[in-house]
Amino acid sequence: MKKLDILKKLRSSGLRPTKQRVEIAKFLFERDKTFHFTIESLDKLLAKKTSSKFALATIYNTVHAFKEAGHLSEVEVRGNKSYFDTNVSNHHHFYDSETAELIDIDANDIVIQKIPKAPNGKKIKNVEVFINLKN
Amino acid sequence: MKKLDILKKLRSSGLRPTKQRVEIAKFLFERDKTFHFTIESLDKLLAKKTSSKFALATIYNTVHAFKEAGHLSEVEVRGNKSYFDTNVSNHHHFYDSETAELIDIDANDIVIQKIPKAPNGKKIKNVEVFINLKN
DNA sequence: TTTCACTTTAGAACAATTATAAACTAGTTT
DNA sequence: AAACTAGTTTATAATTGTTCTAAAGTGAAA
Repeated sequence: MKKLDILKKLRSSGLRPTKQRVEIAKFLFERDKTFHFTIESLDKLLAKKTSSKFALATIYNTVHAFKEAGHLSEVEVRGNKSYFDTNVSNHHHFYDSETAELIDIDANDIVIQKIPKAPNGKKIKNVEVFINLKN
Repeated sequence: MKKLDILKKLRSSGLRPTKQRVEIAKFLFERDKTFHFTIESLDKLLAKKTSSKFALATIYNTVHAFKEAGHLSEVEVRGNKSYFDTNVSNHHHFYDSETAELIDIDANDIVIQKIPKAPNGKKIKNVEVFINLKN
């Protein structure tokens, strides 16, 4: 993803392309593969890779803004920290609790044959499959 | 589940059956249906139902001890709080984010036809299906 | 270039959880 | 049954992840 696309992405989401947002967006979205992170890990990685230093609150603000805009998704992971994912399409995850690492599973690689219907007046919003790994 | 069984359950897990543990265990396990809770909700419910007042730390200690012993399971729910479940068999969940409520899905009510194999040297520990509900 | 709503920032505040250390107690030993 | 001891409970402090606040800064429109 090129810088121009990033500016477009931000503007089309109603997000003013500030220096911080552009740098964080470049870091997150200029990748071939899906990227999984927590705020803490992102903070550390940004501190290493970029010259500028962002306030922690800015990282929280930005990640939430990107999530609201649909550019990031949040993943269910047991524990206290929130995990985010640059893959916003419908998909699933392996989770390796040894390394606290998430691995994407393409939606097509899991086929569910039978599923219960939603309770009283509710609808199914989405189905997440979470596969815990062990050694 | 009778009181004697509860004493047995505790002792066989290497947990001394203290007054607090017995009361909390009775509250959690003397039920027909599965019970889902957070530490906060359990604390409130115990405060109402039982005459005695437990220290919050005791509730944390006890719930963790029961979880370690395999009498409770912890459920993946996005957000800051931990959810626990008295159903420790292999099963799945609906989650209603409107009410922050979990509903059990029997393992037999979900059939997965196709599943990817675990990555490099890892094995699958378990598969959790999480169905988010909307109105 | 001025203006102004939106952003960033440092630090305070908050919420969930874990750690601490003193008081207490179940169960064993005497 | 009294004493002992290791495990437990308790109130409180500490820690961790996250959100709030209010002052200073900045894109972009006029």
